[in-house]
Amino acid sequence: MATNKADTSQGNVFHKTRRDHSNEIAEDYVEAIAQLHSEDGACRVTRLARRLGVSHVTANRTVARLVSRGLVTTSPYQPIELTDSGRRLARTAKARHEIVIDFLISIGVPAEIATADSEGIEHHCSPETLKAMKHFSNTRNH
Amino acid sequence: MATNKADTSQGNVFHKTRRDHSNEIAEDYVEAIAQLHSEDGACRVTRLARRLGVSHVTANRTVARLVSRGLVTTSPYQPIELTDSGRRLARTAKARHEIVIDFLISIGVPAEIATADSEGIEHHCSPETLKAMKHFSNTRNH
DNA sequence: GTTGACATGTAGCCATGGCTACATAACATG
DNA sequence: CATGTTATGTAGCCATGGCTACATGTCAAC
Repeated sequence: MATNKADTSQGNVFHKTRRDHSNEIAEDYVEAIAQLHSEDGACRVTRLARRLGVSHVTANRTVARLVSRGLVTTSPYQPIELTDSGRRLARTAKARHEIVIDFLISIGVPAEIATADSEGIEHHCSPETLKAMKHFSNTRNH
Repeated sequence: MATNKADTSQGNVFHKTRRDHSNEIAEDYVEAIAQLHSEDGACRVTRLARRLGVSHVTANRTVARLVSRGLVTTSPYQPIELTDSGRRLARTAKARHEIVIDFLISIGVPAEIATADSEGIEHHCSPETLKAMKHFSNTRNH
């Protein structure tokens, strides 16, 4: 198993990028679910699909995977509910998301673009990077 | 077709994240290929696979896709060559990559972590964000 | 209580990115 | 030049994230 030791020499860039792609998706989903919950009081699949820009089928199937990961619960024709664990994940994803947006804005990226870019960036920030970002926005924004 | 208009209202985050995942991979590959070329004078599949932390099979198949995108050329048992277009892509990817690393370092992220995070982040930075980063590192680093 | 609109679910397709296992080519080196 | 190691290639599997098309459930409003 795992003959996949990555090249550890100098140029060893890449491969963290590819790992955990599905976690990113999971985070996007729970974050969106939490959002819709607070906006609408409940999260319906169709609404979620629209929010995420995917078909309801995709949303449905992905949600099923979230169920098997213990992040949400569903029952047929009922709204999607977050589990405690899902709620926790949503909270941290949201927090991270906000740190990134605020940070980008504070270095001069237009708000709309900051919002867009943050989506992609947020999943790839280590705690250290987030810390640096937070610190920077704080000292800058006052 | 394309009933996939994403929710355009306030909360419309996500979905750019998911788009173009394969372009990220393509960029990682051409960047690595260019790297190996300048390190070793040629890029062999096995070396590439090790560098990217994937099996040689995966590397091989992905390279085949790059061929069909006109980014590289191959012939059996021969080193992988970049096309002009591939070289161009590698150059811009590398430039972007460096901007991000320098930037992260300049906001106080430890170099090693900056290198790791930059891999993931670089693919999600709009030109505006890159500009802001470049500007920031420049004014800061002197 | 039908009916029609909208929400949800199911079947089944595709491409991508990953893998193992096996087969073959290339190349040193004895 | 035989032989073994390493590099490549091929076959075929899996999971994920996308889709369309179709089927069914829900529910309001007539």
